[in-house]
Amino acid sequence: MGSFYKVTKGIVLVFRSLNDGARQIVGLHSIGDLCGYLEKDGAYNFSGEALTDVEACSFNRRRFDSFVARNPDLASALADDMRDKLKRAAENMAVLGRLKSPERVAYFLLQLSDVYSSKIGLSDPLQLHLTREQIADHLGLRLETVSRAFARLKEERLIAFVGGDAVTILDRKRLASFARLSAV
Amino acid sequence: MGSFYKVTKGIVLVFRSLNDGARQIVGLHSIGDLCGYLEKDGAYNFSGEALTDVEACSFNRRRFDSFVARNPDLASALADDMRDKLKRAAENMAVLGRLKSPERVAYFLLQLSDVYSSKIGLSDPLQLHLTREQIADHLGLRLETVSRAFARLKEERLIAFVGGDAVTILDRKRLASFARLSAV
DNA sequence: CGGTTAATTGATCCTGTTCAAACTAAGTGG
DNA sequence: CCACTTAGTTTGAACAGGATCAATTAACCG
Repeated sequence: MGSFYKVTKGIVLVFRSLNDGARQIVGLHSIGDLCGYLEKDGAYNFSGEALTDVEACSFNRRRFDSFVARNPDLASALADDMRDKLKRAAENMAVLGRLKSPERVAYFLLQLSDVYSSKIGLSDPLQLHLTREQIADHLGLRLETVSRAFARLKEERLIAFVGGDAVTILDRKRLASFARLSAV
Repeated sequence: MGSFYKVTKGIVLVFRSLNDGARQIVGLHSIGDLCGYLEKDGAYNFSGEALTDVEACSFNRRRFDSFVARNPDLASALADDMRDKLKRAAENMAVLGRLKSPERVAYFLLQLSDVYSSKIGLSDPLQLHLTREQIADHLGLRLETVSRAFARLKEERLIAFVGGDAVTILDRKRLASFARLSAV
């Protein structure tokens, strides 16, 4: 708890476990994202798992906080980042609470391509890096359902598979309207 | 967008609407909580609805931000608050993604009683203030399902109804383990 | 007391889960 | 180079939990 980390390379999957072992994936953290910064009460609230090779930079919390205190610009940048995270979190709530399985997967793909293109650059053949099970844990579904949802999106000509682990979004616009949430 | 608000009395329900009118309630804001502070890109991301009579205090965003910049203590208090909100948001994701209807309602009641006791003081007969539909929008369910879940919790002797709109938690501990999430 | 809104209860339907089997792709070792 | 594994994915069939539609009851208010 003395430190937190800033991802400098790769993708980290952040999740929360329930008592019985089921888990809910809470977010994908990539280059520039902080892991473990949002912790409180002396314990990490979430767990992380590297999806790809990951490099990260460790910060001493106390020293960082006091540095932030002396640098208002940094403080406001951090606040912006949190705003963004909170917005995403709320969006995800709507996804989990209101969307049907193919809509959730559509949303997930758009979100992932968004993360990739902003953090890593380019993403036409969109590399998933996640197994069906991890996607399922993210979307509050089972892996079989995710698989069927992919089949459905493919059948609708919204996406196409590229090799084993990658996907191309054929019609971004239609995919977005398929996932009934305006944003992304 | 020039201002945001701090609730000084009552309870505000914060939600996000989908394109088709369905809505996902994202949180309950009560005394001390800020509404509209976490906005970005020149537009409010969420809508609010007063559950009770509400009084709030309006702040000019720009002036407030510059005040925060000069008061590191305030900045860190705000950061703490956001941390907490983000934690709750992630928790809610797990609720929406993994819990069955009676578990969700159990969680909701614990969370509500938590908000009340910390913000308003006392909550034995826990006043709901929300209709079944609002609760349903919060938990990603339909009102009929919420009603049945309440019946179930009552039948299990975990809660009891008090008059029209209030509930007593009979066995807090058992209710918490019923909602399979450790926290609250 | 009638009239309105919210809550409950019931029956049916649909979506996603569960369990199980088959299939694929990528190793690994003979 | 080919059988044999192994992890992940797809597909199928039966089942369960919520959604949906509809009818009834309860609570509130003028």
